Amino acid sequence: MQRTSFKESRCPIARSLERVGEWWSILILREALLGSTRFDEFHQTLKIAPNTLTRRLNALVDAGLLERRLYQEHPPRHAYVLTQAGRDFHPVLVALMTWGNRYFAPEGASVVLADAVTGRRAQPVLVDRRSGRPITARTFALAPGPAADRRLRARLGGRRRPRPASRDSHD
Amino acid sequence: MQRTSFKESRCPIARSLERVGEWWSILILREALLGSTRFDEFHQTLKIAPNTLTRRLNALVDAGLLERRLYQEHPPRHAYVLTQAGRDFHPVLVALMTWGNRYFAPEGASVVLADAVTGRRAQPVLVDRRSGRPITARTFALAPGPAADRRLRARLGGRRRPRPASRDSHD
DNA sequence: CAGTATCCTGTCCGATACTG
DNA sequence: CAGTATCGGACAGGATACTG
Repeated sequence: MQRTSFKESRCPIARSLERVGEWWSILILREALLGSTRFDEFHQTLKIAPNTLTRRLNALVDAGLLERRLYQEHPPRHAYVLTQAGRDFHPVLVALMTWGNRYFAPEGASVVLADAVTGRRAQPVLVDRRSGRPITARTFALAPGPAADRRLRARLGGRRRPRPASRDSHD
Repeated sequence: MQRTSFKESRCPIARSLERVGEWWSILILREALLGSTRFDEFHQTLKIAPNTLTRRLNALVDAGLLERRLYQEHPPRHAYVLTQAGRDFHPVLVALMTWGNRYFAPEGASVVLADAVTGRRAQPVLVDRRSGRPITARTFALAPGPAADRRLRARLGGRRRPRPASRDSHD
């Protein structure tokens, strides 16, 4: 996208994409969540070109997902540590991973999520915190929020329902 | 990315990105989940250039997320309907939306998720289906799966732990 | 209405070389 | 080790015009 028509979009999904819409951004976030903080760690594990890494790192800092922290003065050197917003990107990554494992890993999963204590493999599912009910396209629908404008309200209000799925999505 | 170095990546996240790594792909999927099936519906609601729409639609069909269904013979016209894989992209979209609403919507959320029956606003959280415990970067760690190769196994096995977060991510 | 055909621009990214 | 500088290629996406 020419990154103009979508800037300042009101859609929260588009807004997220404004920050992490590039491949490297997401992969860098993945590494950061795995514990990487140094330029060189990202460079090595991702095999990313250094100039590209600089650019993506700067973008992530600007977007407020990474924080540059000086750990040495001469010459100035920084570590890149996740902010709260960056850490909270975790569920998105897990959802993406789960989906990828399910549909695009014919030989089986190469990375999974395991209980840090028991080591048992997790099965991530999205549920409503309050009711505990699984969130599917059928049981929970998109609706206008407090900040929705008239146009959006109209679209989401009088909209066609998602066609009945034979079986709906979960986890 | 030049879309070459990542092709055939073994990382499930990278693999997902190979299919939906472009903005429009994700936004089209969002529309499809909202019920759109026709070229013109996507065209209008997304305000996307027609040639671009064609390209993205084809890519999504090739990736197995959308299915072209002929609904008229002369001239040939198709509807684009979600496959199971496409429908299962829903949790990713919800995670992305939740994250965007939380951090990038200063004026409040414009789109939220609501219980289809009661209309009550949902709070999506990722939990382990079996134990019901919330999935955070601390409680559940990435681990090598059955199809992991030696390199990956080494990385995930003897890896540094995520630095202790003051408060961890959830929902 | 549902696209296809052309042309063009922006920019993401890679390769490589260089520096304190 | 942690970057910066420069150059070039690929392609996503925009604008617009055209067709059955």
